[in-house]
Amino acid sequence: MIEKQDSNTEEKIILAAEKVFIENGMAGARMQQIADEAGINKALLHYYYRSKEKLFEIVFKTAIKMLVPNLVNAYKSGDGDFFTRLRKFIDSYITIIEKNPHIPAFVIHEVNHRPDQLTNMLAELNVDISFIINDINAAIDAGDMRPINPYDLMINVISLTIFPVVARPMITGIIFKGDKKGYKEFMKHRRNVVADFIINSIRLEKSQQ
Amino acid sequence: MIEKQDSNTEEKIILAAEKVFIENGMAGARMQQIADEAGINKALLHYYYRSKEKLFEIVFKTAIKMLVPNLVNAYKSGDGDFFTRLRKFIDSYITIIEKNPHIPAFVIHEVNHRPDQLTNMLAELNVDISFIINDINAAIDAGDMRPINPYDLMINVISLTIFPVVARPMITGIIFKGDKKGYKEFMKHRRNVVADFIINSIRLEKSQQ
DNA sequence: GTCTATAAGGTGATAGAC
DNA sequence: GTCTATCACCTTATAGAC
Repeated sequence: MIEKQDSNTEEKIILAAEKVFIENGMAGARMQQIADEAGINKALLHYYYRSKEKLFEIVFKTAIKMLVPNLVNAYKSGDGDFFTRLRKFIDSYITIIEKNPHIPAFVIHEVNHRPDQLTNMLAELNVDISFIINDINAAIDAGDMRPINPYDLMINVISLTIFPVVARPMITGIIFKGDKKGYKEFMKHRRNVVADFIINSIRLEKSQQ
Repeated sequence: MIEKQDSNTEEKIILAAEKVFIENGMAGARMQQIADEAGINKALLHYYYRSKEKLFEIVFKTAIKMLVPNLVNAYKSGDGDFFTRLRKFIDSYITIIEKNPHIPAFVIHEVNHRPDQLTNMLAELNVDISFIINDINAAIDAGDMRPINPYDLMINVISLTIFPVVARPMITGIIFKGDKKGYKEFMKHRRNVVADFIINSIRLEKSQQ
């Protein structure tokens, strides 16, 4: 159960499915392409996972788990004062997103397409963000941060972190006129820029660093 | 050329195509569905627009034009000092995005799927953002704003504006546990929250309002 | 478990009547 | 211009040999 055979067929299929689904979405993905990617026959996909729909569900859940629990864990793992932890979180989460840059767009697209089905799946994950909310409220109560709705702060942080990665081709096209290197250079500096931008907005001067 | 007959077939097709493509993406859209939506026959789609691909291109360009020039115009139309105009811009742009909430996700999905083809299309639009960049630099030079890379500020504003709309079902599912009303209430307050968040981050105290 | 062959239904596109 | 009928191809899924 714990050991992983690398040329295990089930595993190969899942890896191939992740690649193909995340690149093309459910509607654009082809079972043949997944089979080719896995180096096996199309019939084997159905032997192991019965239908395209079942395979998609597995990939979708994996994608969600890469986004959400990582977010919570990246936050919880930090130590130091609130702003130190926030800065650490932003850095960790940008790293995670940049390693899997297509996952947010994939999830957004699928979940917009069948919101009722997938929104329920998300709700059932029952992600516990109370730790983050309480932490924000504590920093406000301690007078370190100006009052702000914790949900707003959370969503601002996530927006500033994920959106520029999701919108990479648009930013490259519109702002950098197609220059991919320009975008890349730009993103290198974002980690600190995002953290500074947020902290400048919310920190109260009481205990200047 | 200027007059518009409302039950003009060409127009009906385009409106139907916009709805179907933006909802389902290129790969998920069906010509039959577009025909049904337009209340006409499938063959007529090909009579007027030859292929699915041609129809998609038209819809995609319309979508881009709804996002980008609106952004520039919303910015240019404001008056008053920099922060007044910024606040006005954020309000206008959120209004535009909320009226067409599926367009950003549609564009992001398609452009991620065939980045080379569509990134070039974006670059060819040759959107002129120099006005915005210069305006930001002027505010920094005047000492009203702390120094920040104008591109960073632009992308931060756009991220905070668009992302929460694009990620509506995710936010509803994960943060509001499926409660759609919770999301809606939340978004009502975002306009001022976003503007305050940004302005708190960048404004220098020199000329307190 | 893995393959080939094929079924069953869908999809974009066209031909041709009106 | 608009329709029905149909083609040619593609896609998921299964049957059955090995």
